[in-house]
Amino acid sequence: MRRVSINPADPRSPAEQIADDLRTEITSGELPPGGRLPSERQLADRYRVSTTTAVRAMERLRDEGLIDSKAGAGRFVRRPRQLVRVGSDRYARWRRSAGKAPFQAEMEAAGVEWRQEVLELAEVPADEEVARWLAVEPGALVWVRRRRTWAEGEPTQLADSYYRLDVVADTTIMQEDTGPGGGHARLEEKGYRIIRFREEIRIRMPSNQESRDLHLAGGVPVAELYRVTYSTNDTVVEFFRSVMAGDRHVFSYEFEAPE
Amino acid sequence: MRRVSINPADPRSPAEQIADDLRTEITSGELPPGGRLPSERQLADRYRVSTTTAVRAMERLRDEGLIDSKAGAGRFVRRPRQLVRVGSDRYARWRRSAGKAPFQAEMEAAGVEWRQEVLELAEVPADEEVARWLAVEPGALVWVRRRRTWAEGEPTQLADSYYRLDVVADTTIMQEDTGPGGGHARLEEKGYRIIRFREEIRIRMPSNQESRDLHLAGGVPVAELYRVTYSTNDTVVEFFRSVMAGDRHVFSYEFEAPE
DNA sequence: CAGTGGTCTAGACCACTCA
DNA sequence: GAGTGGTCTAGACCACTGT
Repeated sequence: MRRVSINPADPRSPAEQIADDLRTEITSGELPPGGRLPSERQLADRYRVSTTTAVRAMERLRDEGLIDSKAGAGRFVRRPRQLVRVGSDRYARWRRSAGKAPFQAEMEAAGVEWRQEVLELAEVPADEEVARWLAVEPGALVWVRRRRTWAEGEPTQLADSYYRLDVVADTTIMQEDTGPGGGHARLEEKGYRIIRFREEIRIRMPSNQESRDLHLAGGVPVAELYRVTYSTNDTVVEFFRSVMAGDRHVFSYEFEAPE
Repeated sequence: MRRVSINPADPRSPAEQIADDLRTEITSGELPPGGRLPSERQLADRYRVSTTTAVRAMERLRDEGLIDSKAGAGRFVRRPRQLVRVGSDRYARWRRSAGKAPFQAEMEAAGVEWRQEVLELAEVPADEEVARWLAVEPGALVWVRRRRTWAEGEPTQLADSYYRLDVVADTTIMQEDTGPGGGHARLEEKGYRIIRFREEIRIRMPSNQESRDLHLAGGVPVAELYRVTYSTNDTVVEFFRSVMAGDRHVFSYEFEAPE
């Protein structure tokens, strides 16, 4: 057994020293992606610290997103994630007329195997935020499509679309399959010309529920994306709210230099 | 001393039960922002668990961004953060001609007290990424402006701008103060008409160094923003790389529906 | 100076994995 | 069945805070 010593003169705490050592091994490639780290007991032994301290060192790396743990099996260097690019041309009308919904277009352009799981289709009372954007009274009934999208067999996004009831009446937006081009195409067929989008992104750590639903590893943040879809006269025809796995997305925007 | 019991039949672990109780007190407002949580010993006493378990419960809340700790003083409910809006019109030419750099314009529009701290102005060898974007050989010397921006007395962003040496020669981009309109205005004066921007956002947890530099509390993610500034003929005149505090920013974009 | 958070010790038990 | 991660106990010492 190789022995290494904690340096008590080092201003870094023992756990931090161990974490730094392991991090170096990982970033240098000495511990390759998928590679297994020493067990808690091995590490505690090697540095002559308690197992608790060894565990705290490795929890640090987990919180940085460098390693994953599998109970009963070990801790492993995380493999770099496949990223889904979320680009600013995803709302292009030509994509819609080609029969693609925004995210579908994105995924297929990147050659990513993709599917959508519809979690809920229902009339629900509007919460504060939904009510404000859809210009209805809080508590008024609105239509919600809740779904989870998957890419390459992994969940990537929890996406909820809200609509005023009169807007989606008699459209396939109330059904599982909205048909080619997605909800936006149906809205345009009904006469709502879509002219503008506004979106906001915030970032934060996930709740426990979100962690489970998105199969997030420890230390992976999420992006909260809000989108408001405007029709003529600034009518809001859709309010979209989604939670996206932070390690599986990159947001990409392109602008002309505006005058 | 109020006593509460852990329920051993509950599938949640003791630490999780305690965290859930405290979370309820916080979100219900019973424990208001700025309010102080029970100390480790008090909490351990109240639930009849070891201090370690009480600490783990509160670490959970810290990692969710709900509480802050101050050694020697206590743990406190975090106050909601002031957000800096990062909007898609920040690169507008009219702002530049009004003498505003992109982020400066953003801050001032929101009435936020703002300043920039220049950390480094130097010739440095280009790393892989910088070289690729600026179309130079890796290792070739490029100009870097490293700075930290502050809003309302708090650091918000670590921002590095990279330029080819010939592009910035004889401009104030090599000095502390770039003058009105910022670096982009100087580039245009030198004849580089700025026509397009491309930016990418990724989200992740901060490194230790970034945590310190941005005064991040536990459990606060960061956004990594890359920006490439194009001049005519798709010449790249600037590569910008920044790390932004996740709890202090909201990204906002507006698009017309492209054809 | 009493109390606090931060970190540590030296174990323990459980549910799980893998050969 | 040996080894593993996850979580826990019942303390301990230190540097720091606020009165």
